Amino acid sequence: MTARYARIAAELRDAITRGGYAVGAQLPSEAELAARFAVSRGTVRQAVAVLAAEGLVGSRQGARRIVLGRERSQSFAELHSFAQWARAAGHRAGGRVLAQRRRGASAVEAARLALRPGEPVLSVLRLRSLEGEPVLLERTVYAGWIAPAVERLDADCESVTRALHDGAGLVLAYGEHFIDAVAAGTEDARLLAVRRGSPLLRQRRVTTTPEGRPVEWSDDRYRAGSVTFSIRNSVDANPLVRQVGDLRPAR
Amino acid sequence: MTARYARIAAELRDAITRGGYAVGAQLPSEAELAARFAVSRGTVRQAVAVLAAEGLVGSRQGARRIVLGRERSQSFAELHSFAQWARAAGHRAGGRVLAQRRRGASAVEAARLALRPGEPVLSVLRLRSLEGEPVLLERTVYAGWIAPAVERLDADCESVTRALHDGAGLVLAYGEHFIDAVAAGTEDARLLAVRRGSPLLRQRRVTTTPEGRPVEWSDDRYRAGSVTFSIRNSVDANPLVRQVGDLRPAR
DNA sequence: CAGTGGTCTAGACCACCAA
DNA sequence: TGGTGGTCTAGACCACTGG
Repeated sequence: MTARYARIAAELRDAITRGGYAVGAQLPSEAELAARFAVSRGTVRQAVAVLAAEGLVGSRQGARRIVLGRERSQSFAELHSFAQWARAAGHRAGGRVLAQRRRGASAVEAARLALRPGEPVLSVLRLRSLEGEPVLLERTVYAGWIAPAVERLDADCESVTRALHDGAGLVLAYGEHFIDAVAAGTEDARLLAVRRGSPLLRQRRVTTTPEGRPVEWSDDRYRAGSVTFSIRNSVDANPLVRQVGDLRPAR
Repeated sequence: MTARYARIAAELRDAITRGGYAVGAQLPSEAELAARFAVSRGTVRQAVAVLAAEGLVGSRQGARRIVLGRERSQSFAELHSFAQWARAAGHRAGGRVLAQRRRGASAVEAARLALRPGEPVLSVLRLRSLEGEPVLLERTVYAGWIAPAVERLDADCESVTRALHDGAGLVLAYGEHFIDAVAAGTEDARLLAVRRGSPLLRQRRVTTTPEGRPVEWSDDRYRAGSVTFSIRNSVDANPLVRQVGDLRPAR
């Protein structure tokens, strides 16, 4: 059963997306929405808070909320799974494992995965494609405790996230992402079919379970021009952080 | 006067940042916090919602909240103003205007700034440095209505955002950011002191007033290795969006 | 000035987690 | 099964916006 506020948020989001409210237009007042949906003002406020967090609407005390944009953020699953994202966006995704081996965690990997250096991890190199073109090179390190489930997967498994969810009951809940630009190395260049030294968009990320247990630490490199990340922020909701240098020190 | 929930959020954030709660540790229950701060449960929930939006804590129904990380997102001002960000992070920022001229808006610029093509805009090229090293090339287009205030600024004005706030009463409230990687062009390479074709981290952004009126559309290019963006997300709060190609079509 | 969103309360019921 | 967070209500007061 979906919560009342979630259904109200969905209805308003649909109206915005379909153009019922233009960008810059005002939303109805909270009292008006409360009457229309027959709920209390608190529930209406929960609903519009969702839209505000998505960056779709903004608000100022004393004035009605305004529409800031018409496109919604993707679901968490779509952001963490290349295959699920591509499918939802209407693209044809492919992928295959190029190399896979067990080894001991390096110092950085251990810090990211909350392990001790030398503890077993599974290192996987995957090449992923969009519309048949190679666009993404993933170098992923899985914590040892999930490694057996990963090794059972097909080499050309389309969605690793989905397979681990269905097969091993693995649920991912939180992620931290670090985005910067790097020059393609020799291996990057060969596999992504670009020249050595050409620009790549790098996204390093760690993903954890609902309990906060790290599952994977990945270095993903996109061919320039293939993918863009976007974020909408405000005085109230400000998820994006800019940092000097390569990466913050490990915890 | 700061709101109660904001002060409670600040106190909890401090405790997390100082290490009073380790990463992975549990937060006190809502009832416990309500008693400790002598507020209702609703107020406590508002406070922890702030921390959740900052990516510091996560929650699951039935279990206590857990600490996910120790570092807080930057303020909106710090994200939009290179100078304010650098100062807050303890770095020495510099910058100067290399070129500045009025012209008519292109089709893309007009769409981004909610103008008609050909309406007057002010185009500015700025080079910004960190610790004396050039790291960022900004190509900014200001809407015509704010151009006079921008033209009154010094060429080596440290913080444009701050100067426009103090001088013209301009308040920025919302932003949308598009992040990808590009190869340095001839001008980029010369000004940032890198080789042509070397990787740059590009952040294009549009910033608007509290009323939703677009102020500036900017193409910012960082030298590779100088800056990293980071984002923490979850099933509930998911601000990051991945898109195919260069940039979504204009609204 | 009336309308609107921002804050806060006190209580209720439920779904879920862990022991 | 008891404690926890998730949802919802009904009402109150305040700060701010806008005509």
